[in-house]
Amino acid sequence: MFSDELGAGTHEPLLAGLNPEQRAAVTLPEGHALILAGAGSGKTRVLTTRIAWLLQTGRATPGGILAVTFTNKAAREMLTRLSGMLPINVRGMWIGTFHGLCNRMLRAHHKLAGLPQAFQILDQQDQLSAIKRLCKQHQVDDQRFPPKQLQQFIGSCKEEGMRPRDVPQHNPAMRRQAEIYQLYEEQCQREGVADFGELMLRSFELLRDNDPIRMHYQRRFAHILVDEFQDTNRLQYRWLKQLAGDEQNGQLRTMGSVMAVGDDDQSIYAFRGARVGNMQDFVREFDVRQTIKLEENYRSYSNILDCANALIAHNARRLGKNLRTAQGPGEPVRIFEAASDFAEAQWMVDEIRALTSAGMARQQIAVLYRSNAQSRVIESALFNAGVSYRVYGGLRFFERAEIKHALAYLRLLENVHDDTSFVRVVNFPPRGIGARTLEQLQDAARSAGCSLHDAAAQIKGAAGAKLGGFVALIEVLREQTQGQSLRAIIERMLDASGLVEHYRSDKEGEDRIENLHELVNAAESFVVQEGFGRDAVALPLDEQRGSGLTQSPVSQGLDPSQPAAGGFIDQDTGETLSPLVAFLTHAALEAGDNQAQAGQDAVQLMTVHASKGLEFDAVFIGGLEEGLFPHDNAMSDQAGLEEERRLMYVAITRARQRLYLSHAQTRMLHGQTRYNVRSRFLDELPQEALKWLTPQRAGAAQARGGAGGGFSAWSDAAPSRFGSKGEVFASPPVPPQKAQPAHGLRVGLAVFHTKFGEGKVLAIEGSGDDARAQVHFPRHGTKWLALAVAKLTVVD
DNA sequence: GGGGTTAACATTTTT
DNA sequence: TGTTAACCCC
Repeated sequence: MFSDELGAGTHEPLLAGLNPEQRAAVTLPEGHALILAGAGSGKTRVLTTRIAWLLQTGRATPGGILAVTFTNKAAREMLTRLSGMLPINVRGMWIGTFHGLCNRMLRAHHKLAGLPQAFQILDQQDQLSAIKRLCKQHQVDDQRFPPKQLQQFIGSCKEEGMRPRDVPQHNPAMRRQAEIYQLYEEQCQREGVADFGELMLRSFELLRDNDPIRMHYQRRFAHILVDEFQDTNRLQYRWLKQLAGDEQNGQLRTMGSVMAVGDDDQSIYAFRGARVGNMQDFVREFDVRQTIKLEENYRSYSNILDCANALIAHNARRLGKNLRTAQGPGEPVRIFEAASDFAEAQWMVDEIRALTSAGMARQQIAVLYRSNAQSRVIESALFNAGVSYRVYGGLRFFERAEIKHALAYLRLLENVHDDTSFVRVVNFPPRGIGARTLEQLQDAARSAGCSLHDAAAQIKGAAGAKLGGFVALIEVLREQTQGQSLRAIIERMLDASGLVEHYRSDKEGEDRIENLHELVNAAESFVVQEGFGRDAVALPLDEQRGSGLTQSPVSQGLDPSQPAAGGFIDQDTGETLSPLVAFLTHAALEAGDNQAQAGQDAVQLMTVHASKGLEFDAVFIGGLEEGLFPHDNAMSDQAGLEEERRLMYVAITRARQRLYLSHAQTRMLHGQTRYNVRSRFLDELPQEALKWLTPQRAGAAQARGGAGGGFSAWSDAAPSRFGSKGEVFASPPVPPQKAQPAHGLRVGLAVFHTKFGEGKVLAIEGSGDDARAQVHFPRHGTKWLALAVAKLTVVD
């Protein structure tokens, strides 16, 4: 099909427009390579062009490539661009998310992996409720072991590749947690479900423990490409190693080439297991000879890049990289100090209005913040000003309660032993099956060692009758929907379950009913798009031909020219997933769009984390205050602080033309007024690139050190509303100094206490008689002191 | 079983 | 301060 393209020079258009580094990365010879791709350096372009180039020049076949990303969005983007570059069918190619590809592998080898082919996937919510159910059943003390914590524990065990028996059992608490982990695993196994971590771990173990399978994939994937490598966790890295080759005498012997693309300066997911160290390990263990830095930035003016470069230079242990641009300096980066969070938001609104009236599109303007709580003030300021906006994050389509209920019914149709789903809908809509009945049922199920569904018959009396009714409902529905289309199944289910009926009587049920109908649409379009080569798609027959259905995976893998086998086909029996199971898998693996579509022409509000990978003409970053950004919880150690700085780096590099930074002297937090010092990050930026919109006072560094001085001008007054912008702040050459709080303390000051000795002020809350200060005393630890009572003197 | 009340908690989040 | 989940009573 694309053999025509192989003629000399025909790949030129592919490489046209690439800079030398990009071109070098795209055309690297065989061997492992690390591509350090700075923000805005055309990373995705390089990645996809590399794949296209490998295919076009005959260096690889579609089936011989594995490309892995973190998000469905990134995977989709790659597929779209790739099919735009080459006339190939990307369907069936192994391009997807880590979890999507693991899922595919597990479906294909489910017997060896010890799973039913139609296993269901638990998302976070499902996992938590499964754990809660388990804790109840085994009388786990939920004070000592809160379900959330157990979920976290199990998750991180799996990320580290640990099964219950591998958990170090130093103390009784650890032993107990390992026990619960073990019980949880047994429960999942019994119910035929797998959580996200399990997909990854099970797939890893499948490769590790089955030589033929591992070798099959090692031979098959001559080229492995990894996106956002800096965000891989330990298990994902080990999984990649299994696919790449075997270790012999501590030496990794690989068959194909691994290209890792990432940016250590943009690693912001340590809190969920991301390990920047994987980059260094990769270079060492894979003996990487080729490292290419993409430092040319096509996004931002140089003032913005100068800020980014200067800031990130404060981090130690970097691989080292400096962004550059051919563009001019552009506008200076503006910094604004507001009296309050309220005033900060108002300033943003005023600036946003100025930008839009100068012709900038609203959707090209983003307001970024460190924590979600910050959005509230900004939202109300925008709302009052009549500026349309859109907040990212929040509930996704498949996470909505009504959708989850509907999915639970569908899951039960597929597998009546799915107790998570059973519990979810056995009494929803209400059928008079209460907590007592459920408890009885769970006891019966446990002593009989069977599922809730099977135990239902054992319950006597009225409760038993009601349970019987539910079981019968599912049974009847199952028979009725046998062989039906996905659409028909869902419509039938919505009707028979009473879900729609239930919401009809609910005053807020209208939206929910609409969503339930939307579920039918989602299923429809899933069926239509089925076969896009992702997730659990049952491939049509013509795609199955030549995929080695009748061959063992080993022999099949010997021929690299074969097209990718649809991974949802049982490698032994050739059985494919039913559309229903495929759809349920799709729903779990891809929770759907993140935001309701509120008008296109809207300012974008999101956390810095959510902004990664995006770009905007104008970017506002608010709340640049010590304690908020960098966040208190992250400042205890160097690593935490450095991650905060990377986060700031990500935020800065989102901006194309204009960047606005702001902080507030006063901020409402948890219903109390906090006085915050401006973020150290602001003092790490190059002055030449900045324009302070408000007079600059002693920086955070001085304040923290307790040195020098001047008065800090706090506003204890109620936040004031500013009529037109700049009225209050732009003109006066002297800062508008308000009365200083009577206690005269500031965050960072050294103080002396008659009993605790010398200490340092960490935070101040409240005012007047209620004022309290958090002070750290080297000998007595950190204490909150009521300033009206405690006698503190400022130490020079 | 539902509705109201109260207590606890409040970084970041994809799959 | 605002939300959420647990809890208690009818």
